[in-house]
Amino acid sequence: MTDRSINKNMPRTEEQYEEIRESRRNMIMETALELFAASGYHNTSISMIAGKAGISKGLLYNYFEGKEELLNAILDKGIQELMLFFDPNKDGIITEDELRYYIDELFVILRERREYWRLYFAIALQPLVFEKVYNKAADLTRVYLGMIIRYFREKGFDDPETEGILFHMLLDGISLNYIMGPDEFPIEKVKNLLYNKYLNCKNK
Amino acid sequence: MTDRSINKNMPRTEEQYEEIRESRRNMIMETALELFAASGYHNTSISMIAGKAGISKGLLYNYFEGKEELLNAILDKGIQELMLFFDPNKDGIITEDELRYYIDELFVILRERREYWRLYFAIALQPLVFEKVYNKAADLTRVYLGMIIRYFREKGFDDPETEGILFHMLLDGISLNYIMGPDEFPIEKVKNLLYNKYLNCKNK
Amino acid sequence: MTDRSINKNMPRTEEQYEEIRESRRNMIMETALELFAASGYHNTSISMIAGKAGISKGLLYNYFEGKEELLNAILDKGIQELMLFFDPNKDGIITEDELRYYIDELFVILRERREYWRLYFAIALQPLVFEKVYNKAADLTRVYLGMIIRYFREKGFDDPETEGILFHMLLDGISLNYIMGPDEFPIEKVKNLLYNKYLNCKNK
Amino acid sequence: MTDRSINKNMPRTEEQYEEIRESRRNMIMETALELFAASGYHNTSISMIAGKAGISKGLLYNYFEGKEELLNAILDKGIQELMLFFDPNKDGIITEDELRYYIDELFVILRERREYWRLYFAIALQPLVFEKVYNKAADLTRVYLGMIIRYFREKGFDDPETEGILFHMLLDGISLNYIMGPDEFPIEKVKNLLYNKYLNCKNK
DNA sequence: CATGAATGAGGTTTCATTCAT
DNA sequence: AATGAATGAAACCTCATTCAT
Repeated sequence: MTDRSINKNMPRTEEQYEEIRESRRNMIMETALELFAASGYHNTSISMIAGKAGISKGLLYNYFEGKEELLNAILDKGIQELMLFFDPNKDGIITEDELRYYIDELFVILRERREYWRLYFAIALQPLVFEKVYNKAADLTRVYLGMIIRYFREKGFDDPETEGILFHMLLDGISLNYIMGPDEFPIEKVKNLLYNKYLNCKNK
Repeated sequence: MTDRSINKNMPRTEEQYEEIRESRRNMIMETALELFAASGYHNTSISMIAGKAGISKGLLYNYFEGKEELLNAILDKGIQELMLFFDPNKDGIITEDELRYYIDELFVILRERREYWRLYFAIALQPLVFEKVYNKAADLTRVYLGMIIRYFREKGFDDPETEGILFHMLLDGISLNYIMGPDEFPIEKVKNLLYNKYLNCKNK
Repeated sequence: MTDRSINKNMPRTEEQYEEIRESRRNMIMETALELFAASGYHNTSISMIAGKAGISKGLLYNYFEGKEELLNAILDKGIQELMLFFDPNKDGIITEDELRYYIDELFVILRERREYWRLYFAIALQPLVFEKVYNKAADLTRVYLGMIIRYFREKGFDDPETEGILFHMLLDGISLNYIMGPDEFPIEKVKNLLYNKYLNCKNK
Repeated sequence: MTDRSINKNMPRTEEQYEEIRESRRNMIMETALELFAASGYHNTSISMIAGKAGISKGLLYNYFEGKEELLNAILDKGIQELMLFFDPNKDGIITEDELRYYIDELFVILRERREYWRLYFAIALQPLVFEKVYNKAADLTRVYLGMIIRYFREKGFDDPETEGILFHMLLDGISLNYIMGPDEFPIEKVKNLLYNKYLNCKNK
């Protein structure tokens, strides 16, 4: 920046390189996610990704060790973004307001990252390969399920554990249908019914 | 079989040939399903399938036009089996008993054909390629959803349509978790909670 | 560039630059030799060399035109070092003492530059590519062989030419085994046997 | 052959397939050996091998798991051929006649399989990679060295162990020079000197 | 002088599919 | 009906080298 701005023949600074790398990396990941989601992981070739990203195949390998690592990076990033959203105050307790907020945000996330989540489901169902990422999500699920069960217990539900599991599965099913289903998904109606069933409720 | 023991060159009847073809076809499909479910569609080669089925690659192409047709046949068959099970008397109406039976049978099916359904979900989430099969399943879903909604309407639920959709999604979520999840899935508890929520209910 | 001469940027003298270049060049060559010897020429990438040498890939190309030239430089340097050692007084005659000295030094060289010689042998056996270097070594061999033969002739051996060739080949074989072989090579015993066979001898 | 000659639409018999595979495999190995020896292992691509062999790249992988396995197969075969030649009567003892025979045969082998042995030396000097084959050769060397030492001991040499090692190294050196060197190698002279030094000898 | 992002040609490998037998 | 050798297109990946900065 200082001396370097005077002499153009200096190499880039570390920060400049870091910046280039970071933005390129993100660009590649976004491009790959679009293609993975549009055509599936196995049907998307490195050539396609590089082509759509406007870079050479070789460069892609400068940023990711291989196709699988690229996918892992994409999935990790999605999980991390999701983690930021859960239980923001990190007290491990979910209140009624927080649950409403959570339900609202779930639909926001699903809408905004629909492609990501379609990919995630598709990958998660591929056997054998992506246990690492799957385990990460499983960790997240466990924590979140614990909080949900606690919520149901304090709300006085008869069998808070099963109820929590059922609630969790319901959200899975909603997510799945929202992601795969037609565009005329009745978001508002579903949301209201969730409110009625699990919020403001004087017990079950 | 018997005739053949007398004169080796006794030609098989048309039906015998047809029978042999049919059973061999099924055998190939079962073998392929196992491998697809164990390793994923793209990671399973025709060689592997033929090898495990004990036949040559060439012969496999005598039974299926290609890998994709083989997959389609597997998925079609699964859907057809499922169709046989839904609303057996074809009156389009579901009673409380039938719903209980349906819930019970759902778990039986999931358990017995777990691999098939994992494959089905994984494939269904692969974009672009398998719209045909997906549409078939969608037809099934529509019919079944109509019956569910009618059931909820007659049970006096406030918003039977949304309730039906939610119920459908819940079953999807349960199926998904049952298929993917650990073996200690609390089947009985979930079943009971479903009974309590949707059967014997004095309205919502 | 010139402005830099005013303050702390006092330019280095030509000689200083040359010195820096020379030492850096040597450093790169040593680094490359280690890696070539450890992993083979083809399995060692420019990236690896630059990385281990602590410089950028680009800079390496400032010192060497390419990978092959780098290798040639390494081999040339080794040959040159070797030339310095042979027949230091350049009288073309080898005495008994000089031969003893030569045998001793051979083992010293092999020990100290074992990696270089392993590389050299490996490269020399790669056909087609490195004839230039091979020819250089061949020159050296010819001169040295002439001196050996003369030595054997003066010692009164029956067939000094063949005996010289055999002696040369024996040293090749010893070198090869020393370089490739296990660490428990019986240096002293071999040396003594060489002494007995070719020194102090009352003819054959 | 029998019934099959009548009906042309029968698949080949197992023996026919085995025959095809065996000859193809050998043909590929010979082709690859020529190219490896002519251009070096790393400079020879699968494409080149397949092209020269007149087959598709894919077929080559039907016969060898990869380039390295192809090389291993070539080296193994060479070692095996060599093993057949050593100590044919397997009594573990080498007589004077056998040693003469051995020296003679060594040159025959070197002449006939010169390319193979050049490749073998080049490979053996490649670090890290081909230890398996190298170890096989080491086994062979150990056995053979033991027999040589025993021979020298019975001939009354002073230090039969070192003498044996030296003899072994001499043969290595001769082989190396014969393989790499010019075509005017003085085979007969070298052979005679070997005879004089190590055969018919009344002690050292 | 110095950097490392970027290229692109070329390498190895896979596998659905065909076909002579 | 049955075989498996053979194909070839396309995949993934590597890396020597260039070049804007």
